[in-house]
Amino acid sequence: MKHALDIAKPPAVRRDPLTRNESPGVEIGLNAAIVAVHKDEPVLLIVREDQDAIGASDSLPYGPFSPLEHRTLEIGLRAWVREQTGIDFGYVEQLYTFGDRGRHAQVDDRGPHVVSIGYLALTHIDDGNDHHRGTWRSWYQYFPWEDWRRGRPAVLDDILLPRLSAWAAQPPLRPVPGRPVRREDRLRMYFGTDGGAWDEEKVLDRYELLYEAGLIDEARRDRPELSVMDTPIGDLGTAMIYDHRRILATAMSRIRAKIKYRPVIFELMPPDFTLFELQKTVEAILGPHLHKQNFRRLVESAGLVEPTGEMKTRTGGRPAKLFRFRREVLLERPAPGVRVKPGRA
Amino acid sequence: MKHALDIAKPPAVRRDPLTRNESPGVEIGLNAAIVAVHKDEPVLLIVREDQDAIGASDSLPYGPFSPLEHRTLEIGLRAWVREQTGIDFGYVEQLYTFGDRGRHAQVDDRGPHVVSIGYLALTHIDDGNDHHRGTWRSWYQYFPWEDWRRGRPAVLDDILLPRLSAWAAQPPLRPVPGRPVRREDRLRMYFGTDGGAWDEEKVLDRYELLYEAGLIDEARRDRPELSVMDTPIGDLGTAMIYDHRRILATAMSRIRAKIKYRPVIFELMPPDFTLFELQKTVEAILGPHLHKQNFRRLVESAGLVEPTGEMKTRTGGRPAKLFRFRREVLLERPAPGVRVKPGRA
DNA sequence: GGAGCAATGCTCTAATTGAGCATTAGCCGT
DNA sequence: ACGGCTAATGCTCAATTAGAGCATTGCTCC
Repeated sequence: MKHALDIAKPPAVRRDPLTRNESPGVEIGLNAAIVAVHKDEPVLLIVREDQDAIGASDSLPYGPFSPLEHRTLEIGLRAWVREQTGIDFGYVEQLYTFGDRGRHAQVDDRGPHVVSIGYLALTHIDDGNDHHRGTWRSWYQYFPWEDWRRGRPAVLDDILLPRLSAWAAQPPLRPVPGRPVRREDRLRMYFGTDGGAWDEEKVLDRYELLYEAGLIDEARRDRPELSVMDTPIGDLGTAMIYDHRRILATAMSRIRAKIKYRPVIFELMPPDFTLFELQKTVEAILGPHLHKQNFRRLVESAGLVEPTGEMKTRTGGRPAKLFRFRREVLLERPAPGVRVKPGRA
Repeated sequence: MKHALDIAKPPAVRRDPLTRNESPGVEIGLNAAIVAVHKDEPVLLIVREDQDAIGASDSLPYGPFSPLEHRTLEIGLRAWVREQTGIDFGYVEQLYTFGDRGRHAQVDDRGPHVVSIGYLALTHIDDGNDHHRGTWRSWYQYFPWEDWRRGRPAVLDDILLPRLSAWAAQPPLRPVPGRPVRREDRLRMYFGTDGGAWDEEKVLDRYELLYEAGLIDEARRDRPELSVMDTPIGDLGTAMIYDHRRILATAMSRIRAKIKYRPVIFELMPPDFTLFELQKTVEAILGPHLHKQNFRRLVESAGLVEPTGEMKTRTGGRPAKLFRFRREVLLERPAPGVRVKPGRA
């Protein structure tokens, strides 16, 4: 296993920036999509800002990373969230680092370039602990086309798909490097047109396609030339500052995928819950498509929960057993999770 | 869905660094784990450096991100790799952004703090295209305990597990915040001790545990106080500079997981291949545990490949049909991949 | 020409998954 | 106190999928 020139003294390798022109430097932004489920609604912790150019004023909690102060990125993130909202969340995971020029509403080149690191945090709202700043809002407010709880959302057929079809019919502005995927095919993959399936995990892909097609307010902010074709578009969700809606889309994709192979759903639950409450929470995240009896069989046989011995009576029907998360499952199985399939109801 | 104080004029939100002490700034390092499979061996593109403090001299291709020059992180990454190795890879995905102080071999506080973004790139080595700088090395050189191709690796029982057990028997140095997981339990989850299963995807978890236990050279570099108990440890793999071995561990975890639900394995294959060659490549990445007939049934029935019509004769046995990747499968199924289970042979 | 070695085709069984039926047990209004 | 309502819960059944193994075929090499 030895290839190429295994040189004793390798050729000098450059590491200094390829051009040296006193760059204005890079700043790292830490951004948290903090998710909870409250009364069967998936909600997100929002901080209000002053309006920016397109009128967007909603933002995730965020702030710059300053390494002297915080030993790790995550510690910095928690500090900013506490500072801005008063919240201490438990579970957190890194999502993605975005560095595209122009997606951070910086059309001019003054000021440092901002690279955004997005995080997903999960928490539970009890009725007691919401003494904090910031507002909980449904995540579907920002992504109405992802809301399939009352069937196929009307905005898809009324607004999005007609416009996307028109966009797909046009050739790309410039040739795409590499192996190009036809616009029609991307529509099919992500929006399920033409016999394709709707995959609830592809939230980010759909958002990026809408951005590219110029249907998202943030795209018009970042590429003002798009505003020329500025016919009113209708309600395509509330815009957010910077690339925060992209981070939220990443968060939604991640949690919808992860629920299926890691027991993260329990981060959103109170300590004790009924199986139906658990199912409602899963459905709030994924969309409603679970067979109740099978869900219960799945969760119980996977050893994810154990009965507390208590019952909950005010269910509206027969009293339900209360369960708690069985943490030991983490030790027993490599990938425990609510293995629901994207199938129907 | 309205909580807390939905203030008309929100309280001022701080965004400036919490302390203002003229930080030395942050630099972003772009690092690429470039993986191929050559003669059934998973290999990695390595660049040699001058030795650092612990004698580590192997590194991934890397360089700083300079936003003025490169519009996106990925463009910057490709430029550095081309510059240092002459390679243009196709597929690439971002892995993770590491920002811990001290893991980048910066015990002193001079110089900028480096935040490393790791990437996984996949490519194929034909016999023609290896006219480049850099060396391909087996990834098992850096992770001998991950090499189960000839059965359970001896280094596990001979060296790692005895030392890890001793470590697990000690209490943690300082209490861990949050919900602590017992060291024994972590060993069980990640190393399959005491009846637990070995999960080939948990490469990063194992590396981090070994690092924490001080068994990895890089840990001794970063925390010199560990070197006190500096009994010779034996071959725990070649060290790398900075946090590059951590990035490689992340890459191995990612590709071992991703192969199962996305057709990324084909990025490692030549255009035409036999099903057994495909199987060998999957096994190079995952470890050998596939039932041949079932593998073939799986791959064919999933529509991942189509016959080219050609045959390959010099197989050592009966001639084999040649196949190619069916790209259309991407349009047909939401998550196509080689859905192999972690089961036995 | 026969042995050796993979490739390939099939079968069988055990698990898992998807759906639906039936029964049970509190709550509520009368 | 009672019947109706709503869920919770227990089971059954068929369809699919996954895990293993047997049998045959068709080149290459001695």
